[in-house]
Amino acid sequence: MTEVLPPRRKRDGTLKTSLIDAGVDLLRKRGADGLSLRECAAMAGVSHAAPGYHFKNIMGLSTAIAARGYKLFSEAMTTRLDNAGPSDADRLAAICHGYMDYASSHPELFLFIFSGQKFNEADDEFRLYSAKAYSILRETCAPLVPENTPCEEIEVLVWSLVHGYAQLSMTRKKDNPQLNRTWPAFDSLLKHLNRALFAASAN
Amino acid sequence: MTEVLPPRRKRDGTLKTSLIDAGVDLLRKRGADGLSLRECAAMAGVSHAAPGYHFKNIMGLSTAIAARGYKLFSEAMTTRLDNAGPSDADRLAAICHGYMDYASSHPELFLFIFSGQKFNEADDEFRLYSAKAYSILRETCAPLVPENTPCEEIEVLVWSLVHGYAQLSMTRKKDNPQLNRTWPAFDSLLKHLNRALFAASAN
DNA sequence: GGAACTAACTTGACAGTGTCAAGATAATCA
DNA sequence: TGATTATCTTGACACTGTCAAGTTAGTTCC
Repeated sequence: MTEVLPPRRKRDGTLKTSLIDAGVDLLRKRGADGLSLRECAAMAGVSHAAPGYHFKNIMGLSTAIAARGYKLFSEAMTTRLDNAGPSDADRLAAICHGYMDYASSHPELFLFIFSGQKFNEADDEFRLYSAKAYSILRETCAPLVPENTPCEEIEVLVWSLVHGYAQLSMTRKKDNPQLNRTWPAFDSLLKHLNRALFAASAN
Repeated sequence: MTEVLPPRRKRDGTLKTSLIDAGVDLLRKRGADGLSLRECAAMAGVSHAAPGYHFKNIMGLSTAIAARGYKLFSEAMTTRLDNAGPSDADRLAAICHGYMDYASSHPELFLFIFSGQKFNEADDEFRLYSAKAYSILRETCAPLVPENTPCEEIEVLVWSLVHGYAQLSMTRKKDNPQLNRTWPAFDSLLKHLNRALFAASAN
């Protein structure tokens, strides 16, 4: 007589987080184009339209995932900074290594936030965490900026190198299999970066 | 009596190209997640399933678009190289500028090929053109490699810097609006790269 | 020129998708 | 306990990629 109903999710306020978790899972399994609102809903054990309540549309979910991506990104750099030596070079190396930590432990998020997907740039969390990441870079680079040089020049130099390296590391299997044998470690690039930076200050 | 039939596309062997054109258009208008087989078909004036004949599935179309992306990429570098001075530094600057030319004149393709989308890496054209791009880099960097240094170290240094700069230039509006005023030109980064490289050879 | 053959499509169907409106239910508070 | 509100469900719609089957155009052969 008493039917066995499908188990219902408790309304404990954790659905939003569960949906983001599910989205990250999907990105990891299927790549940057593998996100699906309905599948996230199913993974979180709710009906197909439930995500629409928390995220207005799929861009809303994407933006929330990207915000988490930036958050973890900042945390990876902060963790390294907290354990770094006091010198400017140590701290520069720390954020670079944090960058690489993030890219290798969360490749799906790293690729996603730089995928060219459209996000809702008005979203508060998204703006907060993406700005945070850049401010860590800015503060770490500040002592390295030579006189009469705009700080952006050094920031973008460092950012470009580490970002480019991380992205190419991740896509090199596709582009150029022959490189896999001999792919250089980031430290070998850092050596060149240090030469450029610390020679500059003696200019 | 004689009905007016909808205009039929001539079977002139150009559909495949038209579909790729349409796909590039869509990417430009809608971003990296805006591709649609059916819409490409409509834009090319054929039925919804016609693309399936030329490209087995949507990954087939994506791969063809990416192959064109790499082709244009190589051509942009070659064009600059053809007009470059004879010195190693001139040629290095030339491929960097070619890289930037490509990123700014085809942002949709640039972002697409590095978007983390899955492509069919067994595809002949895709492999041909992506390998070509890397071989241009390799040849241009070869004279800059110091003794006792693996060539990949210099290649990846250059590649990372220019790629990172191009990608960040493209997404900076999203991440960091405050930077727009003072975004440095690539030449200012190139100055630092040159210092690192040409100091290295005197090591 | 006509028949046979093949490449290049069209048509139709199906399961999946995002999004919206409307209804149902759970939690909270008076 | 009853009313209210936040949270979710149900159902519908137009759209998507993919496949099987049918059709048409172009070519080849006699």
